Formats: sequence, C-alpha cells, structure tokens
Amino acid sequence: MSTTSTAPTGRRARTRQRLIDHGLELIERQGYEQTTAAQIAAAAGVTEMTFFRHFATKEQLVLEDPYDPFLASGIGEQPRELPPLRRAAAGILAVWRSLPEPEQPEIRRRVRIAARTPALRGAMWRSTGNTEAAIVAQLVDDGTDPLDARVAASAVLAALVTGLYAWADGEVETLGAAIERALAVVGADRD
Amino acid sequence: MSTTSTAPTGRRARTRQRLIDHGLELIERQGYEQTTAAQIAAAAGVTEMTFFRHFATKEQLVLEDPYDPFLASGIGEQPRELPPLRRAAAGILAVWRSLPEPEQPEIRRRVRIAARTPALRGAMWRSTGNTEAAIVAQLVDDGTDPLDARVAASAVLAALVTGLYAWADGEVETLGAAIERALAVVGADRD
DNA sequence: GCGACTATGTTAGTGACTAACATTTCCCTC
DNA sequence: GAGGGAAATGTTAGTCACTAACATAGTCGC
Repeated sequence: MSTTSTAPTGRRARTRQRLIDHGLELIERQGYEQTTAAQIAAAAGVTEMTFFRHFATKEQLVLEDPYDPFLASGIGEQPRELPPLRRAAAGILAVWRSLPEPEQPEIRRRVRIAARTPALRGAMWRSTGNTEAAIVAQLVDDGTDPLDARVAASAVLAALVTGLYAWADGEVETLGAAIERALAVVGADRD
Repeated sequence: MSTTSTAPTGRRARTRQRLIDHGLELIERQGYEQTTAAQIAAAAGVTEMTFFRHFATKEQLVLEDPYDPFLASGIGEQPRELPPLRRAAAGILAVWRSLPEPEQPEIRRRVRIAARTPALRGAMWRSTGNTEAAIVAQLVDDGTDPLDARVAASAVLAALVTGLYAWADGEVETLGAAIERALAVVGADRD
C-alpha cells in the first residue's frame, strides 16, 4: 500500500477534487439553487451521473461534515457535578483548545455557503448527526439521563453551528473566538 | 364581513383540509418518502398542481409551523441579570405555563412524522425561523449582544424540538412534561 | 501486453416542483 | 335567480435532483 494515506491521488480522488473545486466556485458565484449538478459536472469535465457517484446528494458537495465526533471525547474529563449542558460545552471547549488550527479557508468557504442558503441550513443539522450521537453517548456513559443528554447535545450543537455561521459571515474575527463565545453562552464557563 | 375569523370554511379551506387529512394518513401508513404528492392529491380528489398551490413544498404539509413566535413574549419579564440562555428558557417556560393546552393529537401526529423522517428533521429547523427571530429580537431589546442572542435562541429551540421529539415518540407522558424537562436542561430553573 | 477491476459513460426513468394558459365553480350584485 | 367576475382548480409542458441497468474505457498487477 502507498504511504500517502492522507492524500489519495488516484483517478477517482482527482475527479472528486475537481468536482469540489469547480462546484464550490460555481456555487459561490451563482448561488446554490442556481447551480445545477449537471453544470458542476460539466465544469469538472465529467457527466452528471459521475457527480452523483461521488456525492449522493448535491448538499454533500458543500456539507462534507465539518463536524467531528472527536469533539465529544473531552466530555468524560469534566466534573460530573456539572449539569449536562455545561459538561458538554466545557468538554467540547477543552478539546477544541487542544487541537491544532484546522484548514480554515476551505471550511469557511463551505460554512459561508451553508449560512447563506436556507435549504442548506436545515441540511446542516442532519450532518451533525454523528457528532450529536457521540456527545449523547458520552454524557449517558457518565450517568446523565438519556433524554437530558439528547437535549443538552442538541443545544450545544445548535450553539456551535450558530457560532460558525457568525464566523463565516465575518462577524467574529477567528474561528476560535466564535467557538469560545458560542460555548460560553451555553455555559462552558461559569456564569 | 363574516364574524367567523377563526375557522374559514370556503372551498379552498375545505380542499386544504382534505389534503392535510389524506396526506397525514397516507404518510403515517406508508412513510414520508414513499408517499408522493400526486398520491395525496388523488386521495383528496384534486390534481398534483392543486396540491402545490396549497403547500409550496411537500414538507409544509407536515410542518405547518407548530412553533409560535408568541413563545418569545415572556422573555422581557425575566430578570435581566440572568444570562441570555436562561432568560430565554425561563421566558418561554413562563409563557407555556400560562397557555391553555393546545390541540395535542394533531400536533403530535405531525411531530411524530417529523421525528421519524430524517429529511424532515432538518426541515424542522428551518420552520422555527420566525420563532427564533422573535426570541432574538426580544433578547436584543433587553440588552443582549446580538450574537449571544442568536446563539441562545438557537440552543433553546434545539432543546425544545428535541423535547418535542421525545414526547411524540412516547418517551415522555405529556407535552408539558417534555417542555419543562427540555427547558430545565438549558437552565430554565436554577441548577 | 493482458486480464480483472475500477471509474466513467449512456439511456431511460421517477418525483418534486414551476410557468402559462384554459376552465370551472363559487358568490355577490342586481 | 340569472349574470358577471374573481377565486379555485385543471392541463400541459417543462426543469432538476436523483436512481437503475447496462455498456465502455482507464488502470494496475502480473
């Protein structure tokens, strides 16, 4: 096997990347609804069918899960006396602070498109499913009632996504600042 | 003008009601994706075109905003010392407690369908737009920073919707109990 | 170079919607 | 209780997201 496990370079990977590049550019220029899958495919030098073989839906071209179930991993280290919402928020904040800064320009481009496209704002919630499940599992593991855990997880992710939108729109300088503020509102630090 | 402002009974209203009745029944029996707009229209004795004249999208047949911007009206009466998330949660809880019990069977039917249909879970967030805006406006009016207000509003609504799902799925006995629990998790009462 | 496998192309279809125009049904007025 | 005009619905012909079945073309190990 090749050692370049992080950046595959086969034919399929190249086609996929062309679809992403041309797709995001077209969508930013013309808007999401005004850009058809066929257009993107043509721009990438490929047929519509091939587009859908790479992305099950048009949404997925934009919403390549920017979320990460890994975010939930810090929750277990938070004091159990805290109520679930604050434990979740504090745990995510701790993980975030320990992470290297991610690929911001690419993520921001995607989030900005999602923030401006009503149809995608809804889809964004679906794409957080894995992360939400991970947060719920972690909270329940630590003894939280399952319903309370689901409520807390959805609230924390809603706050996070809202913060991301603000960052993508330029209301907040850095991604880090947006996340810190969003999590503060849901009680990551004591209020 | 007629005095029956609450229950229109014209031809259009009757057609709309037939579409809702047959639509919800078909969808509950066969699933949302498996039920086409044409099927629903035929069951209601009209054409597909008429269906879309009553509901801009198939989603809207199910998601006739069960949310109410009126929920935001109690936020102004909460103490301003509270952080925004808790003010929003406490305000909504206060309004809820002051309301008469709504039409539960109909709402529950809709929420249950939405809870079981991934495509609708995303759409549900879009349909809370008005309520979210009302909460944000109320918080900002009372002096909250706009970004914090948006984060708090989205978190409160996420909690509410998650509670509603649990109620529709039968995990919580009453709608009231579901709402109280969901709002408690986001700090409606002191923790 | 040659097969096996993978990536892409072709064709034909379904279903959610939209636009433009024709037709029916209701209801209000005289 | 006709008649006219608006509201409600029907018809037709599309576009676009997405799917299925089968055909072709690159690619890679050997």
